[in-house]
Amino acid sequence: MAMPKQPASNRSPGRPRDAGAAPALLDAARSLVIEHGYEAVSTQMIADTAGVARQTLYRRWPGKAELVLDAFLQSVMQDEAVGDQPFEEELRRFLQHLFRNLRRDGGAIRSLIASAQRDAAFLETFRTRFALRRAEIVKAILRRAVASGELPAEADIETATTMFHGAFWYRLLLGQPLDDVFIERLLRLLCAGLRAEPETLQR
Amino acid sequence: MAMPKQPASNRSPGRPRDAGAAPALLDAARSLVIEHGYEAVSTQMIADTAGVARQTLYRRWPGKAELVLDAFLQSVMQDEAVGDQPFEEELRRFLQHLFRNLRRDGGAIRSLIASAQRDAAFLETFRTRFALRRAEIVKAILRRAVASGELPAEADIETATTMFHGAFWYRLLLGQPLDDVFIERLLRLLCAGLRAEPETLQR
DNA sequence: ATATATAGTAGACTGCTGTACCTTTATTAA
DNA sequence: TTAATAAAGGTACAGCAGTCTACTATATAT
Repeated sequence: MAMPKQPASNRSPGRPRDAGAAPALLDAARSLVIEHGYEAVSTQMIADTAGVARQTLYRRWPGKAELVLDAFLQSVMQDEAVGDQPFEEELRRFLQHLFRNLRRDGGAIRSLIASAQRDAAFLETFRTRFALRRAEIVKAILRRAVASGELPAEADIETATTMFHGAFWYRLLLGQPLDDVFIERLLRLLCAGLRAEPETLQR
Repeated sequence: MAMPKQPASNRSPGRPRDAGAAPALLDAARSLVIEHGYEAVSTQMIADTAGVARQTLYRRWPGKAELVLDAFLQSVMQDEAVGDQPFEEELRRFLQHLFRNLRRDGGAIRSLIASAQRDAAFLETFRTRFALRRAEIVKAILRRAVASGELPAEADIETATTMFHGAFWYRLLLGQPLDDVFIERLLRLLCAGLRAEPETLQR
């Protein structure tokens, strides 16, 4: 179906993989899941749409969850830029961008989180390729705030990042709205805690 | 298998339900899931262990998730007592008790959260029968802290509760440890935010 | 050319959830 | 006693993910 006719000296023997299959599967998975939802899309549908046998999918990914994760990773990982605004504004922009993306991809993300609960190997993949990388963006914003003196040196960045992500995961997983009101209330409480943290525990 | 021989005037006609089937299914579901994990336990295994046909399970619950939720609801809902300690201590005890329970039930809870992502009807059940009731306990502790003057009247209880639960959901779902260190760091940051909240936004 | 190795397609297979159906059993109503 | 009703058990079914196998196609190595 493709033409991998490169002379290619140092390659293993055997028929080479069709270079078009993976992109076709990723595209098919992404658009089908966006249109019908993760549960309503079968691997057979994805393979048919990509014009490929189902086995070809399983030769490239361990399962449906890994394929769909790859299919959505790009679009979810594009708001990584850390600007030079005050950290609270940086966090606000992070959430605004994220929540806009989640209106389209939220259903897929929820299903991937669900898949990670039922498959330990996929949990590890999801954790390292998605969750930890997302968390790192927020940690970078907070570390920069500490370096610039916006936050005290003792600020607990690790826990703040967990609370930050946990808060909207919780609302996402319970089907509660992720809107601007929530952003402001979350930022207000979290930033108050981060700024006040050192002189705490006095009572 | 039982003997529901009550004369029972006002009852609908037809064979009465076996009163022992539901408890037997709940017991079987709970112990099997604790022993083997949610995914490894099939409805057939549960029914066999309960000494009942699989169809009898589906006559009482819409599906596996609802049954297992009922099977674990009791043990997870028993730390509701609100004492009269300072609110931070109340929250600490809440988390300590919860994390102890989660060492046994955490796998089941994770699978139930996962099921709720794939089944809108079960999400609603899980939300109202589990998540909102758990959240209400924490809200009650915080409301009491406001009433007693421990926290300012403007404290954002709703958002604090979301961050509180979100934080350990996040760690639970990512397979990260839920230990005493995490409890102290979570409480410190959250309580600092709640106490400092009113005079925030000054910068 | 020939052997070897691997990808591709197609279909069968297992075990799962949830549903449908059939027959038997226990109860109420007439 | 008989009819109606609904639960119980058991089997079959559809649709799914993931595995396996047989056969074909395409590359490298000799």
